[in-house]
Amino acid sequence: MSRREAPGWQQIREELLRRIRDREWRPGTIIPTEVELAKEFGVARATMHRALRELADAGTLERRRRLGTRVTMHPVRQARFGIPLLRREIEETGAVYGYRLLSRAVKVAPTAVSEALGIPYRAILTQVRAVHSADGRPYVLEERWVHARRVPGFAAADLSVVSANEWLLANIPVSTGEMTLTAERARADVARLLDCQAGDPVMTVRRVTWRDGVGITQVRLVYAPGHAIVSAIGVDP
Amino acid sequence: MSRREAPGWQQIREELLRRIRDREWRPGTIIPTEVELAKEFGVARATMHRALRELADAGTLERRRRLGTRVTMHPVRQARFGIPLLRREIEETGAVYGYRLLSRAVKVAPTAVSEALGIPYRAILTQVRAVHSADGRPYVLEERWVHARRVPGFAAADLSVVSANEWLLANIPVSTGEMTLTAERARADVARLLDCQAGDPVMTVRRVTWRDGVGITQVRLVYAPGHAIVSAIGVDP
DNA sequence: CAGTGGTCTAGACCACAGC
DNA sequence: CTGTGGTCTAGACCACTGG
Repeated sequence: MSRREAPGWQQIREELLRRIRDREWRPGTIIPTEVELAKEFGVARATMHRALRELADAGTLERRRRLGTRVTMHPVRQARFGIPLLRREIEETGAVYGYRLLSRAVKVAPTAVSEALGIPYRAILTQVRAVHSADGRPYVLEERWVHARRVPGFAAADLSVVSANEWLLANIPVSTGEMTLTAERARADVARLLDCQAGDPVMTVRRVTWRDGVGITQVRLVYAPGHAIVSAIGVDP
Repeated sequence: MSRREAPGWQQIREELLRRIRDREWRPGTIIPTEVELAKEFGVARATMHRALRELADAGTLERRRRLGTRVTMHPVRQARFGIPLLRREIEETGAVYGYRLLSRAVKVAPTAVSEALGIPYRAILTQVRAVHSADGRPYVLEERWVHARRVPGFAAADLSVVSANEWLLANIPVSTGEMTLTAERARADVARLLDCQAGDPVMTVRRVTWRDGVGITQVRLVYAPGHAIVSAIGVDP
């Protein structure tokens, strides 16, 4: 074996996981304290703390002062997936990325959009529509609303070359948001842009992005039929 | 203000995030070393390390020995969502949960299933089909394949009362897996069970679960039309 | 080789929650 | 009050990697 040795706290975490998997420590039971486990494994308390904290962060253990550490009764498994640039998402499949700006306009935002972004009714926002393609075939339709006043530089951005998706990700380093996934029927205009039949089932993603507690942008991504979103489930990331 | 003080490493993380958001530290640039930052903030190196590691885990920073720490150029935002029991997922909407076992049989697994689980071609698995409902209306169709030999006790489990979903989650404490989301057209038999029209767009989730590197179960969940999957995007959780 | 982050230690004090 | 986990310190050594 030429495998390098994992750090101590990781080895300890694996051993603790094994005890849980093998039901030596059953869900709901209290396990020994940090000090006791540190002594058992012959490590400093900080090292044992690291292993236990990782498992607690993953939802496998629940820790409370005075009470101790218990194995979670009904662990909620976490699914995680990355949200790369659409360009990278496409290029990673080995295809050639293409991009076409359909329209850019300043309009009164629909109620649903202004509510999602937490801005006044009938606010004036920038709407951008574009199609991203893979090897020339339509991949996803991007329909975006941007609160341009809250995004310095956006008004001057040339979106015919760099997509709004890419520009925003590069210019808003840190943000939070919410994503909603639905299966919808392609409307006729969407079907035409995606080169599919009206009524085809299409994966639709709606993302709202916030920065410092205020809404910045909402985007609706309609993927061409057959698109799959893959995500890992697990304890480790 | 009666707000309790956050731990030091969290305050430091927020300040580092602020510098990134405000573009004092631009994407791609190298930031000061742990030792320098620890001195600047007047804390031990371990405390600064904790703050930096959290940001690196979130993908905001990239750290490499010798090279130092840089602000990630194109951060891949992470979306996370919990996978609760279907029963809890339904009850959290305020609806009354219902469950009906449709069939349970031992069969030769289709090729797609045995491949996904990494088991021999034409292996014998247990197939379970069930409908979960909310306030009496069909909510999701569960079509599951279980490698019963690898799940002690499953053969004796009574799935007419507790769903396979619930039984497995309670009896397999730790597992990993993969999830694939697609938008599909409801087949006629599915539409009948979900009380919708054939051809309706339905969110379809395929989950493969592994334990100790061997496949345990695959499930296909077909949600009734209109179902939305909501997920948080962010840097922290 | 040297400089950086990754890990570990031994010890300390604090925060919380049950008694 | 006591016992638990949460945080922090000062210091040490190791692992990786560019020069």
